[in-house]
Amino acid sequence: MFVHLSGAVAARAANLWREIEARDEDEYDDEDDQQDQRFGSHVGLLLGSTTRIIPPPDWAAAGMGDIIPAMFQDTNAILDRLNPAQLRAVTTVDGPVLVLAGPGSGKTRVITHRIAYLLGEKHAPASSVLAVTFTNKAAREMVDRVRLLAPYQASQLTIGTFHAICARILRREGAAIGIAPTFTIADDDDQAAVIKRVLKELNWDEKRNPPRALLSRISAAKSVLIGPREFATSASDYADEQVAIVYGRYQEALAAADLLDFDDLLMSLVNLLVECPTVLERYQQRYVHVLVDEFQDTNVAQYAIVRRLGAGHNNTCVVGDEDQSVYSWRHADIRNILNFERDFPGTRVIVLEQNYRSTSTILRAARKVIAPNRQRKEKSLFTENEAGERIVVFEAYDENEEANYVASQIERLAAGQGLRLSDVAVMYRTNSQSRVFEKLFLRHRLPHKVVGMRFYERKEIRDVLSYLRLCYNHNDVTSLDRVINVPPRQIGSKTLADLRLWAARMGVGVSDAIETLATGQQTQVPCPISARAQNALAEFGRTMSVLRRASRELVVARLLDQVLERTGYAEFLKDGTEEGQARWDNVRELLTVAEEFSHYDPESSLAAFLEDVALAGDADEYDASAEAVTLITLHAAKGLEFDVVFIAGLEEGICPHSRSVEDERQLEEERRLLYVGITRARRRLFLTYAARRSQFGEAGARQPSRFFQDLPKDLVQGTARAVQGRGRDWTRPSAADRSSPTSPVLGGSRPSHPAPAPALVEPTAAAPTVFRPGERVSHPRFGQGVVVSVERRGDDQEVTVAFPDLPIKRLLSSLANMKVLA
DNA sequence: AAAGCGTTTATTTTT
DNA sequence: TAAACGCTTT
Repeated sequence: MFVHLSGAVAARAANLWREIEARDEDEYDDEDDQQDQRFGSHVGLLLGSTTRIIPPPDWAAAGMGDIIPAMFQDTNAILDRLNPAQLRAVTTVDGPVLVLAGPGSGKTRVITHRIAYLLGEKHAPASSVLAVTFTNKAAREMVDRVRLLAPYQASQLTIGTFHAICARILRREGAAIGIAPTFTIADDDDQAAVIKRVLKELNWDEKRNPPRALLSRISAAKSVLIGPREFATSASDYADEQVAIVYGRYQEALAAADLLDFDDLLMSLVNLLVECPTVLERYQQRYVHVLVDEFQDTNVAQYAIVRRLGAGHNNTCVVGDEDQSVYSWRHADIRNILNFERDFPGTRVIVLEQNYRSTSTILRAARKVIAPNRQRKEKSLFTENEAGERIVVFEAYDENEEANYVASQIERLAAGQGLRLSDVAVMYRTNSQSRVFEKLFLRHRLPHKVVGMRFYERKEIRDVLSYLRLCYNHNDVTSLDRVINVPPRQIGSKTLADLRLWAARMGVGVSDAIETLATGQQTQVPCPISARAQNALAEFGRTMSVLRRASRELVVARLLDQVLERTGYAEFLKDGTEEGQARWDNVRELLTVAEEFSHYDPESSLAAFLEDVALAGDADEYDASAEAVTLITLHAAKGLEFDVVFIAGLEEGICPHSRSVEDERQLEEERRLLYVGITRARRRLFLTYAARRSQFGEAGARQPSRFFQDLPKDLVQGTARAVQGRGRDWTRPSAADRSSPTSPVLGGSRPSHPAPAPALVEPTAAAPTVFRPGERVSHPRFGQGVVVSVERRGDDQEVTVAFPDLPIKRLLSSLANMKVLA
């Protein structure tokens, strides 16, 4: 997520910083600070970037209250413009509360206003509030918005992701249960590397014991707080016994390397709270008010944390929507929502049912799509918004035509000028679908950005970070393995094997063994490594020891310089190829991240940097300000909203995904995924699918998604057969589908190539607001204007409007959201 | 030790 | 298609 600091957030932070620096620091007297002393050391914002941009105690000293206009501190502003349900959710602060928040119902608003209410009206010390989110982005947004409402105290809040909060507490208190304070966090790749090492040691075949499958079993166990020992005792069949063996070894390997994986962060915190009552008590006392966002996505371990921390004062408020639970494959457990009322006696349940986001057409469609799910609480979502346009369903000949159609539609809508590209998103089930959109958007010269190419998963970034991790935690053998021969240093697998053997014989870590070689110490155990390889290792060891020393003296950015220089990595990357250049550019970007990190808080440690980077997600990447179409998976789109949404690839096997069609529960999740996608749209929704699609290089016929059956026809426009057939079972191919692509249902012969997409021909009666020349209108962005002329565009209107001091605008009635003024 | 070549496999991925 | 992996050759 750190990258994202380089965007708008960074700019804003930099401004605040400058303003703060410009002020005197003599008004220091704050009571929050005293509060904090009382509660022991400061946790602060666990937000990574924001935390360190503004060191907590300085906020008050800096007189931030003067910077923010006084009106925001008014309690009225906090409770103003909330509907009755929202108001109850904000002001019910004694006792447990379960908020069921439908899409677009003002959930974030409720949470931020609740916090502001606690601080401003109930005079709760900020340090007594704990707010947990799932993404850094959500946490950051929360801080930003609370800051507007309660500028003084915002910095004293504990707001962060589950994992960030756990990591922070464990780093400080973990020693009590044997966790080194210098632990580093193992990501997916590290996990795989450790498992593979374990398999190798056991002499097990990777083919018969796929590391991914093993990891998934282990992760599932950790998610429900089953440790390796317990797993072994309860293993009931042979497969489980196998897993148990690997699980045990895996944990040992992690522990030896002072590594915690993501699941460990959660499970270890629970262990800590269970085994150390004094620690538990301290945190329970501190956190009087606990809030949890996206509660439907919590797993058992996270729920245990919430239960325990919240047990002190019993003011736990959770917000969620089981219809938007799309991470069960990551062990999120919807039952947490159901169990909440049971586990927190006296829970008040508040349902937010009014949708402020979408047209009633879109909301109706969404309700119909989600309705067949059995695992849900019945809700009655409603909206006072207008009906808006019908939903467009489009059948493309293949994935190229699909992307071409989407591009053309976006161009058409953008030409109407009411629509900015940043208000458009194209969503799909799998990341691989993005490729064809990128290709065609490039051809159309349509600006776009793909959310999800994970910056921190790139080889070069991981390599460089591994060097940093190795500086901080020299037991981190995963990182050592990664970089010991990158760039090539003549250290191959044989040398490494000998090195491990030798280290084991001496009873020391691999890094220590290298150190021994580097300093030329004599050893009791003879070294089985060739002189040449010994030299190579010694050289590497000396480099690392220099860097390790540097890591204690330099800020992260300067340390990075040293790493790139002294390891030869910079030179290694700059090999003259285009790819090398691209990789180097990525490293430069990481350097920029580090620069910002060091600049905003020179005191911040390498540990903090590594933690931020390890816990950084990449939905964070999403930058709403760029003038470009967003390409994004349905999963990553959760929590976002756009004026216009295209959901592509709605075919059997893709959505629902082929791996999900066997299982009823998984099918329900696919349905929720589509529901999430639909409810992202504010004004217009396009659903597309392809009759043929190439996947894995193989072309094949496709059937429209079964979910089309649940889409009421009167909400849809378009000729696509998915919405023409009556009660047809799409899961079974019809005679027509099996025939050639020129079958009549497809509307006669279709060119196989970039066909001009059939426009939205159906003139329908459902017209949006009708404008007439001479009328005075108001536009949300341009203000008041006068209609010059009007032209029909299918069932839409292109309205030419003159606004004072602005060039004449041509706007599409359906998009511009203009109102006629009396 | 490193480069080259055929084989295999293919969701989603808040952290 | 493409990337990741393991085996073979240089």
